Amino acid sequence: MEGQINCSDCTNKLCYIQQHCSPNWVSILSASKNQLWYKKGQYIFREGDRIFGLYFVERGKVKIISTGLNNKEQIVRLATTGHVIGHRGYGSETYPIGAVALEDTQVCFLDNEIIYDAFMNNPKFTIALMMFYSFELRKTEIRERHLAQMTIREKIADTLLYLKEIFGMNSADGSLSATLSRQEIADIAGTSAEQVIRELSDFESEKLIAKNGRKLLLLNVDGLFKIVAAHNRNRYSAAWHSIDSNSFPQN
Amino acid sequence: MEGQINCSDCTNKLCYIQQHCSPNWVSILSASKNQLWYKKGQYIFREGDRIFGLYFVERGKVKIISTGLNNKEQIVRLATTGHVIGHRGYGSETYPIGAVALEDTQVCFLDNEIIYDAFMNNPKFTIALMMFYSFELRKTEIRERHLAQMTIREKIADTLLYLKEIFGMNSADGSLSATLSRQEIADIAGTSAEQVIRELSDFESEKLIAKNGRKLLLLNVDGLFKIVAAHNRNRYSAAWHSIDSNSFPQN
DNA sequence: GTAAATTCCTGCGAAAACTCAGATTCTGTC
DNA sequence: GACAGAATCTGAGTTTTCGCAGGAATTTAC
Repeated sequence: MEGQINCSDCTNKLCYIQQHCSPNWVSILSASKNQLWYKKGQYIFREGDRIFGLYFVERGKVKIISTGLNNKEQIVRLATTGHVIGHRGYGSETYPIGAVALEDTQVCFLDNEIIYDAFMNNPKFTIALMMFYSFELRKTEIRERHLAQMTIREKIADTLLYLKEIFGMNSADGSLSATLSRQEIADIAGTSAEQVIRELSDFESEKLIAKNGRKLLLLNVDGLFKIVAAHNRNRYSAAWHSIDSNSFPQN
Repeated sequence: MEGQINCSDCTNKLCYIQQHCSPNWVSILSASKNQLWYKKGQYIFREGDRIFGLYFVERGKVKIISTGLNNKEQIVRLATTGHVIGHRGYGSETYPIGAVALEDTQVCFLDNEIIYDAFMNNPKFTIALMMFYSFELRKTEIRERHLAQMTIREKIADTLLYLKEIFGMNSADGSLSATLSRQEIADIAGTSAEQVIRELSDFESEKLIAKNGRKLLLLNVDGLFKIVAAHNRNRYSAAWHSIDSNSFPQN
């Protein structure tokens, strides 16, 4: 089941390796990489693990978590096809965060040594990775303000929009592609599951969303935007929630 | 007053350019850079400004802010000597954040074009920048959890420790090197100035700190650590609040 | 398809945090 | 050193958010 696909046969066109490494280095990394499959709920890495390399998400959905008091999880970031999780470590550094598959997920792992050689020989690859982290940093800084300043209602509306932007929704019925538990939505919004449930019920009675079991349908995306709009004057853009590698500089 | 110092005469040994570019490129960048001075309170760049390049902090203290509803500021990050603020932009991208000098500050500016050429020709420089952003991202992710899960008391204790780690304190009397207003402390902790004042009074009566006008003295750093320790089991380290460029890989 | 387990939902009392108003202290300037 | 303006401090009422408990619905396992 876990045959290693060669990069030349890979269908993921968002992969930084494919996009920014020389053909020669694509071959080298293709031979060096370790393709891994994770089932829903499995850890890709845990807080405290030694860092051995980088993970490139080829397919699937991942939550990046930081665990606090009483094992309360905070989901600090979501990742999907084309994203990078983990980071090159140094010394005996360990991950301060963990990564868990939200559905069946495939990643390519490259260890510290080979990735360092790839960086040294493929400047555009390194630049692309640098801009990825820089971009994620800016997004996280905006989220930092949102967590500090938004009301619960606003945080939950913001979370639904975040889920739509990163994982997408079915344009026919408006159903979100990712189905998270109420607790997981709370772990993104920074509140409790009860508050999420209450607010989702309010949104439903306001015809902003509909519930189909655990699955959520966004009936009125503009209405959700209006709830958070005052916090994003002049600068809110879907770009803050999505990756568009084609926007990266190619000059 | 604003004579351009040559990089070869610069005393900032934490500068990524000095550390990771070839001698030839240090000369090129030295000639291309624009040294800028900012007085306390001045903007280095504002939210909405076009992005023209990168700023390297040579000396001073800087707050990175994100402005929300009713112009309420969130300080998302603090920076000092050796840090990079801003980031390479693409297209007509604008800053979603602003940077303000907390005291008289000197920065070196390099525009997008020259920095791109430097990246293409100095792989170690690019890697160092990539790791800087990656490291800042991890720190911001931890802060994200803290903002979501800590009580006001804990957030304020955490903020005092953050100020100590990033800007330092006088080891003789324990006074923090940076003097921020109560409102600015609130803008870091994610609360109101009143709550900060109340909590600082509590800390004072508990002999954890002393107040000397606006200046704060940390009398019992361990005591402050104990307040936040439960949120940082197994992994809290001063490293999360400071930059040590010597830890970056040199191999 | 049925049962067990988990997740979801609702109400309510308690706790935490917020905001306003007014008094006091500090800071910078002349 | 005195003054004006700004920042800090304190109290009190209000609002928001939390967290438990119990019941309903949904999902999972067999």
